[in-house]
Amino acid sequence: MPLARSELPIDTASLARYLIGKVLVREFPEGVASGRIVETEAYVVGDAAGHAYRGLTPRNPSLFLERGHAYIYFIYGRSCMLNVSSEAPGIGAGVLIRALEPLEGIPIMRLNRRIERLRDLARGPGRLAAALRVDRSLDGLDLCRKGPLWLGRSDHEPGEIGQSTRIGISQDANRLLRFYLRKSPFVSGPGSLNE
DNA sequence: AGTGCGATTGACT
DNA sequence: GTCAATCGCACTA
Repeated sequence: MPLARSELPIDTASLARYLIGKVLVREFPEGVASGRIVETEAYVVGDAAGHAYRGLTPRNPSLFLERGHAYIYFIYGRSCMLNVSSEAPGIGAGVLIRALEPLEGIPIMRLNRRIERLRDLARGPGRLAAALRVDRSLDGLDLCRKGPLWLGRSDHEPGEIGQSTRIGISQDANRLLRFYLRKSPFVSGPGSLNE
C-alpha cells in the first residue's frame, strides 16, 4: 500500500524523520525492486543549501509541488538524486533520500549497479538512484500512488533514529537536518555523529 | 556565450 | 585516507 499524502508531515524536517523506515518501491517491466529508507536529509524553507533557495528555475519546479512528489536532479556529471517534495503547494522544499536497505529485487539492483556487495547496493544517494534506475524521466511523479516509483508502508516501527549535520554541503552546514537509522549498516555517512 | 561549481562516486596510494 | 572525472545549471556579461 502506498503512503497516503494526508499522513505525510507537511513540515520538511518532520517529513525527513517520518520517511525513515518507510519503503521505496520501483516497478520495472521485469519485476519489482524495493528498499527500506535508512537515511534522509531535509532541505527546509529558506535553506541556503536548498535548490529552491533562489526561487523557481527550469530544473526545480517539482520541489514546489505538493508534498509527496519526486524531485530528481543530475549532479557531478554522474549521479541522479531523489527527493520527496515537502510543504504546501508553491513552497519549495524537500527531503533527499540518501540510502536504502535493499529488500526486494536485489538481483535487479545488482544488474543496475554492476556490483555484488549488498551493503553498497543503495548506500548513498547516487547509488540508490542507480540501483533503482531513477533518473530525470521520473521527475515530478506522485510518490503517493502506485506507479513506476512510489512510497510504501513499513511492516513495523523503525529502530532508533539518529540525527546529524548534512553531508557534502557548504551552506547552512551546522543544522541537524540529517536523519538515519542508528543501527543500520546501510547508512552512507557517519552512523552516530552529533547525537 | 563563457564560467564556476556542485545535496557524489569510484579508483587509487 | 586522497583525488579527479564529468556535465547540466545558474549566474554574469
